[in-house]
Amino acid sequence: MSSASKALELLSLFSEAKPEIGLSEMCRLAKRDKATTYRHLQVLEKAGFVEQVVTSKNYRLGPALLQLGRMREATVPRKAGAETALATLAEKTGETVHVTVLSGLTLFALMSRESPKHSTRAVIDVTTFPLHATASGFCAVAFGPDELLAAACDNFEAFTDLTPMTVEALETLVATARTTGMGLSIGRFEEEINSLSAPIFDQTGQFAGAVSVASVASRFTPELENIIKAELITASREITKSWGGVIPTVVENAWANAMSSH
Amino acid sequence: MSSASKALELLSLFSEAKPEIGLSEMCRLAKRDKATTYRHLQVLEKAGFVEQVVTSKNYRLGPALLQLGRMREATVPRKAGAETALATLAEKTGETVHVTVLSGLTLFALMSRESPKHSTRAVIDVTTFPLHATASGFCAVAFGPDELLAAACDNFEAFTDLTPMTVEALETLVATARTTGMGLSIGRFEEEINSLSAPIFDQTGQFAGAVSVASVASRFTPELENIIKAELITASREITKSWGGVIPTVVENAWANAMSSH
DNA sequence: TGTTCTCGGTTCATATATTGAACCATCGTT
DNA sequence: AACGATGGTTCAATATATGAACCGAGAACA
Repeated sequence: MSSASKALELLSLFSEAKPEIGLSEMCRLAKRDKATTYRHLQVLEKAGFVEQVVTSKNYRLGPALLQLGRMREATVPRKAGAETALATLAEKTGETVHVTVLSGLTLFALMSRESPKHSTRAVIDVTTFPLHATASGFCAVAFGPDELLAAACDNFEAFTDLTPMTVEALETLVATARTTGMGLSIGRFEEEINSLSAPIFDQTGQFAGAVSVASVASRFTPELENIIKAELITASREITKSWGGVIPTVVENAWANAMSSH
Repeated sequence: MSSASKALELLSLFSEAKPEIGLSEMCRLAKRDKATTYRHLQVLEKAGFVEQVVTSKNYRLGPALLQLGRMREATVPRKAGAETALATLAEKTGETVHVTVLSGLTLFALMSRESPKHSTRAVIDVTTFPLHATASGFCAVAFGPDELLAAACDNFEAFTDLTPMTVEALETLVATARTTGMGLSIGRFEEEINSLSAPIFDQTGQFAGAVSVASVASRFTPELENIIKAELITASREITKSWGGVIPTVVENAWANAMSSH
């Protein structure tokens, strides 16, 4: 392992719970020599990646990270971060896939991709996704800010016979999303279209959007469903990483339970 | 120089103007061997500090920076505390404004804001500010730890004809900063750009950074200078307060003298 | 008071990881 | 088909990283 990697690894020892670390403790955490760790910290400090608190001699993350983080945000649009993940998702599932982003109380379409595998396929031609009728929407209400439930109930438009029309019906679907870590819509927005959706999180730690697969009902076998679920998890992990977020442990656990039961 | 430093240096080659850099170009910019540069990029990529655009093979800043940047701000919430003050400063002066933070012996850019009032304006695209050539730097040497003078003298790079090139020249500018409570740079870092800068202090009572206004020389009338000075004092007070610090009485007195003489 | 922790930081001989010239494969131009 | 870019790889030479031992300072303790 290169020494540069070892130096950079030290940065991942910091967390919200442990924002300051002393030299000795860092040696223990990194399981490395004191002299080596010290030199690595010197390098990181010179680059502004860590700084030493004058009073306690402890180290904490440095100001250069703020600068670089802002630049990443300014130069790499979210769309770019979702592109490859979405491509492989479409490839692996053979279905139409899309990514939505939450802005305020609205779920917007960010991008979509149709798999050329089947001649009959779902077509995404909406720009905003109703919170009460789509898999993405269930995800948003399940993992997003609390206000979204009320926002979803503000407009119970009936898209199909299966569109939930009451708070209770919606809450059941949202509860399922919470326990499985995924939104599931069985013909609730369009007849004969089933969708599965996994949440995406960004650097604020909040729900930021969802990645979804839409399949025609006749193809939606348990086998395909399992493939989609597995690929959705991969895609969500990848996009979340690119957006600077972390999958909350509750979601990770929900996924683990949902996947192990098959 | 350690190899880790060399790897980290590559990150500072990215800018808003140049968000994507290919391998060969990066070698040229960093003046380093291709093999070495390649390996450094591999290390940075593995750590998520850069990522490679699949299509163009170019490299750009990676998602790990978002997480680390957020964590730094969560730990040391400087940016949030400076935001409103900086906005009103830009508004009131109509010029480009920025805040720098001192970390170790280096002055880092924390954030900047361009006023849309004028079409010609200063643009902040540096990540670290030279101590010997900028208004912020004069403030740092004047009000920061004593080691900064030596650090400033370590690298007398000449940015313009007016950049101070001797300890004596620098000390004169620093002395002025001490008596007025503000750093002043008249074309010392960029031709035709004048800057004024006021120090910021944090909860340890130490110099923590500076808030600055950069104006194009042709607009820099005595009237504007007075407006800038007054607004800088307000901004410095506000940010210092937000960072948990107090303006030292020597600085308060210097400000009082400087302002009353007009 | 002296003993004994632990802490941050430093030293130097040893050994290991870094380096870069030369190389390859691929692409778009001429 | 020859050229000049590009990104990526190899391997001997050597510059660089390493860690056991060490230092001085401060805190806890008896």
